[in-house]
Amino acid sequence: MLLSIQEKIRTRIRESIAKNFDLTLQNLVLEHPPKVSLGDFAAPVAFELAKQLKAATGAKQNPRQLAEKIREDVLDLPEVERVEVAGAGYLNFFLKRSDVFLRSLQPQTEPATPRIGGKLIVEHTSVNPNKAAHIGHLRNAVLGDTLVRLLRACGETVEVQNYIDNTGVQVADVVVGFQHIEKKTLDDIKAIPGKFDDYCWDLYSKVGRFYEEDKARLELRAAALHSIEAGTGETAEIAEHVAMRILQCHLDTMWRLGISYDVMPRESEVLHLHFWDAAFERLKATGSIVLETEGRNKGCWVLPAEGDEAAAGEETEHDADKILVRSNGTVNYTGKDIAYHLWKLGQLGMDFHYRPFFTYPDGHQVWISTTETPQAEISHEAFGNGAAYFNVIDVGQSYTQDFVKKGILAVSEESARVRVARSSHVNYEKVALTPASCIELGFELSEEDRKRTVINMAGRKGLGVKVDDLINRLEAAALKRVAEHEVDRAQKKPGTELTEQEQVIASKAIAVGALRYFLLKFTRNTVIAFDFKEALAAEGESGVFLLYAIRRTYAIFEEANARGLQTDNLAQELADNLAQIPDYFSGAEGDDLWSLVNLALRLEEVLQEAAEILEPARLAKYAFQLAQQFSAFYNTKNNRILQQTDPMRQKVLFGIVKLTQRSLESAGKVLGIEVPARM
RNA sequence: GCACCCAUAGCUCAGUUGGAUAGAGCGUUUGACUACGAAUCAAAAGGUCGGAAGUUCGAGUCUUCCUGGGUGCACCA
Repeated sequence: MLLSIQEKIRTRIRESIAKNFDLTLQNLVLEHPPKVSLGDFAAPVAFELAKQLKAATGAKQNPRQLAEKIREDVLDLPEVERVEVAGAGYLNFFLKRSDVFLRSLQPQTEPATPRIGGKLIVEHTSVNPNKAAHIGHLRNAVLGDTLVRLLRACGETVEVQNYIDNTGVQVADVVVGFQHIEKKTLDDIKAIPGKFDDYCWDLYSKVGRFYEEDKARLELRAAALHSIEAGTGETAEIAEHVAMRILQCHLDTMWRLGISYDVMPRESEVLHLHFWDAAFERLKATGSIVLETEGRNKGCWVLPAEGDEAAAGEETEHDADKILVRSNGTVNYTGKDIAYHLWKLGQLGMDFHYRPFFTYPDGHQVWISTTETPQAEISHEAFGNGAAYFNVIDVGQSYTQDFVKKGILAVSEESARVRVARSSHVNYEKVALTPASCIELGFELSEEDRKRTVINMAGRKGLGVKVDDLINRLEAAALKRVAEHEVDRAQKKPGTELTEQEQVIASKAIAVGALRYFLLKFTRNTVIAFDFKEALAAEGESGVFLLYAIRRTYAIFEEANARGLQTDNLAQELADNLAQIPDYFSGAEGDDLWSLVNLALRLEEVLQEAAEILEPARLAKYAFQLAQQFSAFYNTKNNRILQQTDPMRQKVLFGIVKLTQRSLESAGKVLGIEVPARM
């Protein structure tokens, strides 16, 4: 609702400037003043206008006078109470608080209108299916999943893809471990009980040492890789079993955090369904790639780097061109990724076959690619052919991703270029470990490492924090706290305490909230130095605080209900007494109340902004700020709702809590944070 | 060598297309529980925004240079 008011104000200002000064301003900034006592919106437009006028006429202008002039044209907006010129020339808008408050209390029905439109494809997680997922993988998944929720909250249609590299080196290494270290057959492997991803986590680090002891053993990897790519023989069968079983482990782990997928294209199908061959022909036909006839890349097909002509012929340590096809004729990762992305944007003219892979507890089904044509028609939605893609991949891949985008752009039809243009690589920094965390994990650190502030995780060494382990620890900590609380509850309000099973469910929600918020509060380009103490913290800027605030809004209505107070018809009751409401929003106390309402109503704006810059942290910070402001409200003596003596003021306060609750809950939902039954 | 990212309070981080007095959390100090549950709140101390120059009415934010960290640049994926 604030958004539409802002739009009206902008339009009025533009009209005024056009009328009075015959100018159009590109960017019309409308910001929130530091305090509500300075207004709800501030336009620093007069400063910019003065600059433009000076440039046009040469005459120096006083911003305050210009602001006064514009002010006269924006006074009569229905939602605006008054407009003031402040400071050196700010135009400050004050809303009609009680009107806006009442209108906001009405149930919101209109869905958000998508800004991009069409089907957007978000790819995230894409973990190598060869060992348990660690906290770094989780940052990817949580960022991606939150982005999906964010775009959907903004009215977009989103398809979630999880790309499975089931034919790569990482899977091959684990297969080598099974076959050559443990001497296991496929049946032996199938019989391994317990958590298979944990088993492979340990095995994978053994393989790393196995190669180090004797470099000649690397040939075992090459041989395994070859069989896996060909897709025949026991080695390939083991690889298939390992990859799909680990994939299921990953899906289970991610589901614990509310993360799910729609479709999982596999690298094996990109190869066997000849996606690359089609892409290759297109790249050659458009002259986008060249076959090197001499130099270090002799015999390779390369995608030339930009502005490379000057350096052509010079042999440097690093060649800027990107190889897509090796001199032995095989395609590498970048090439396969170009083919995959052409499919994503509906530019390949081919499709995978699909089979259902897994049905989530909520009934949602995730599909996986397959080479075989299904015997019977299995109906599923059409996958791929998106209007844009967003790839959540760590920043280390920026260089390759640039080439992928360049490749697709080169062969896309003119009409499809806009799809490529608005697509992007959503990059983020890694999760590293603090030296203290490494020690806690039982790893010996060298002198050098001890001095570093962060230490990179290393799957090959088995150095990392496994997601399931971390969730388990968080759940245990939360359960302990909840159980203590319920003992207290049983004494104070007998008969209302949670059962043991309910306590477990509540703890799970708390753990998920804590973990997701921890990963989302950092902006994407910040390296997270993972620290157990910080991640397990249930105080301060944490998901627990956020949940606690929402829980408090619930408690207020529950208690009101228990005392027989009606709160279901607030909007109508307040509307009937409209004349009295302005009193409650005036004065210093009224400013405080209004600033909470004002902040709660900004959710819509924050959602849009976060989606625009693809930055979930923006929303996380907002949610925390709102929770914090609500807590301050809650702890103010005069605001103790159930003790109010003035029934109208009580209704106003209930309304404020309702609005805050609505925004906090919505923000929480987008962040993937569910409210537990009790804390 | 080339490219990209980062540098803000003791620590970990925000800082809205350049805007009003640079904000949080943790830590430190001092207070507040006799039921809208303190996983909380109130308050204090703590900053030449890495350095220098520039653009601007206005710079933590933009430009250039410098210093100090991190990452990428494989016929790996």
